[in-house]
Amino acid sequence: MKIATLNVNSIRMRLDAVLEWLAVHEPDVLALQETKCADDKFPRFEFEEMGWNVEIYGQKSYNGVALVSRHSILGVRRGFEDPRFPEDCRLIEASVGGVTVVNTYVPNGTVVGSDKFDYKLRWMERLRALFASRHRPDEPIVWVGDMNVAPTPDDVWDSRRHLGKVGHHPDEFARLAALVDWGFEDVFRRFHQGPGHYTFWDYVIPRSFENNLGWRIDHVYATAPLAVRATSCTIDRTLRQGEKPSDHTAVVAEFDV
DNA sequence: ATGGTTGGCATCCAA
Repeated sequence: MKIATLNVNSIRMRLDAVLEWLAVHEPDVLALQETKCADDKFPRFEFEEMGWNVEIYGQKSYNGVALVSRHSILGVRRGFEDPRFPEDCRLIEASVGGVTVVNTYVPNGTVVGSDKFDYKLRWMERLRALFASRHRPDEPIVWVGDMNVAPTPDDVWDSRRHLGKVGHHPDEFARLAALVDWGFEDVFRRFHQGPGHYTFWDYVIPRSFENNLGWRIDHVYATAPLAVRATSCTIDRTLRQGEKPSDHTAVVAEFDV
């Protein structure tokens, strides 16, 4: 089973690139983040006419996640389903081919110490509680998405410059570690070590992609029964090279299931 | 020390 994740930064801007990528790579599941449109504006028909099933959870302007598959997408759940908290569209879960896929767009956090940073930490804590309440770590679960955290010094182009800033802060490391400790393995790091393997290059930094000034913030995590069956995990930089690219590119993992 | 870009939508917010 091949599972991919991509922060598209607007599905309407990236529709042609995504459909072409799907045709070439034929993943069993593609998880999208930052679709940036309400559900009635999502180009659902364009996917369906190419033979892809789509499950979406979107809102106007911001956030938005989706799952794309050739297979039936079963048991879809959207968000935390917790009326105590206002919901934004950052989480969608479903079962595809016997594997539970959880797709998240973790809040960016904006600036350390801000309300949005606090929201990010709380959001990650709520996600940990969601896994504990809905699932067990001996189930085959793959958790993918834009986690907005570069968890080790090798995961950002200048760790000393960014340590303590948003995306590379000890409070974020702790929240991510709590999620991983529940029962996940970082599938990419099963296959690749060291610095320079990035999935996001900031538009704001001139020639960030050409100079590989990036971050590894898009991750594929799997529970043990799936992780031991992983056969590859790669970053496909081609999507970041084209005309009008997203600022992220795709991560693709394959499992012998 | 600081700025640089992009997308959606409304003339700014979020990233």
